[in-house]
Amino acid sequence: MLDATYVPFAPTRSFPPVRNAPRERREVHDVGAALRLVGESLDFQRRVVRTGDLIYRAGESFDKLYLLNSGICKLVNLAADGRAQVVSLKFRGDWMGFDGIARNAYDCDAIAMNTGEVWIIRYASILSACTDTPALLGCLHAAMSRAIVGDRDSLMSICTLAADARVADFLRYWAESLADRGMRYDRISLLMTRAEIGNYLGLTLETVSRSLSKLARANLIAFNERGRREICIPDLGALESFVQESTATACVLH
Amino acid sequence: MLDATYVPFAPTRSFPPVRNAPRERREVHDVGAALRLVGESLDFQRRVVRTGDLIYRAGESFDKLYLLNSGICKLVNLAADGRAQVVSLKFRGDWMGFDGIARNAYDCDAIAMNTGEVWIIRYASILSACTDTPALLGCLHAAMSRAIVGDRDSLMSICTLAADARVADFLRYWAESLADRGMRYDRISLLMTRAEIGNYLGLTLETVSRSLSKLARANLIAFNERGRREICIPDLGALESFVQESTATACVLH
DNA sequence: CGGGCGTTTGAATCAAATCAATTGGAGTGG
DNA sequence: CCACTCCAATTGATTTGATTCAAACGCCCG
Repeated sequence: MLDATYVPFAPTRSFPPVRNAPRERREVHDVGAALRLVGESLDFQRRVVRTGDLIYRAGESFDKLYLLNSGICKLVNLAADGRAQVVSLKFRGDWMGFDGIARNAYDCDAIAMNTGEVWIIRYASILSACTDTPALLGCLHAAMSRAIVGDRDSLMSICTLAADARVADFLRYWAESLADRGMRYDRISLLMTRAEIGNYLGLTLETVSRSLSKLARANLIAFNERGRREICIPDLGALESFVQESTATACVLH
Repeated sequence: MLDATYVPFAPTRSFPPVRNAPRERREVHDVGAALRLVGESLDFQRRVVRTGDLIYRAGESFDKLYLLNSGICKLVNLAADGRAQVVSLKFRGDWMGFDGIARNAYDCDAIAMNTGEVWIIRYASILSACTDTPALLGCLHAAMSRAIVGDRDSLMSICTLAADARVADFLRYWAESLADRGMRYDRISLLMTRAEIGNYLGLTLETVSRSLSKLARANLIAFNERGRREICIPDLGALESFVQESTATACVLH
């Protein structure tokens, strides 16, 4: 892990030492409004998906975008040698398929982790609708921008956090994603095996399991009766500050 | 490091075992054509930047995008506690500032690593020009899409590769970025300290140094006379296959 | 010429991976 | 209903790869 006092990045020219104050990271983005806008101004097809359903596949030729109306999906990148990695998680209001635009073919698999509904929208029809409804273009660009920022944030977590904090940050992210959409987040169902979580976080399944146990021992989370896939987060703020602190000092759980 | 035989991701429903064949990962994107299109259809301001110059800063209010006409830039993400991380590298033809669209404020710093020229384009004027020139919108979306795919690829490298391979993959990426733009790539100048490279790759500076030494010992790279910031890549293919192999078997350098 | 920084290299330490054994549910079939 | 299998998850022991600590070198620049 990179130590907190270790700030290797040294710009050739120096800037004022106190940069921007802790930025407000929470989304101020109204998911419902965006879905309403799309619903009113676009033609699309609805598809109900269930756990494990493939929404699109890497390599398939691109011509549609997918807007998740409910449920949770994962994007899985496949390397040439067959290794798979979960690279992104998508919640209600998130778009999928942007990765296909550049090369005219999707770059990863999109898989439902849940029962849910995706809206299937032809890219061409979005573009033409945007000329009439400029707000739609704004909505689309904002979604792409959020995808970029989100990917960078996970990169940053993975590069700078120790295992325990990484797992904690993953739970925080999941809970906040639910909270942003007005869903209850104190009691969440992970929908992923330890192996998948580890894969997403760059850890082994054993390390994920150990970290979860440690977090539970520290009362930052609690396991539900029946099934250790469901966890309770009694105090999201405490989880957040654990992540924050572990960037500053070594982890002192147990 | 995750072992290659370790494929933890297990979809609930199974798909055909042999997925897409090794996808063609090289860009098929004509940087020159895109720059020409923008140059002809948009008003913009040119700015010559030098090493260390700040192009935009996290938190600044968003209203411009930046198109890099020459030189190399880095995007640096700043956490609340002051830790900085290089999250992305930008080459000729790449856009910067997409991260600002969602929240109306940039999310990271953009800093020149080189003498170069950026084109400064008001976002509003891009949008209005897109109605007249649809190709421009396609170009913009393709650029955002490439940013998303690129970020995911680096996430994947960092999560699945051991230190030596990560450094090798970084050099491969740099060289290919130059090659895609028609620049010579057998002899590249890194423009970053070991500390910065490590920061970007989630490694310490010592580990980066050791990995570079190992790669040199294996003749996959060579240091130039005068200065260890300049390296030669005698055979880019060999470097690529080293990265490939190291995903499959343990690294057996020296 | 001397100071400061970036780099290299070695030795010791540590965190996470690996190896291994066990538990606990979910589902199946006798 | 219980025995059985199968797979996810937990936990412990050990190994290993990367970090940390430390020292020395080389280069640029004043």
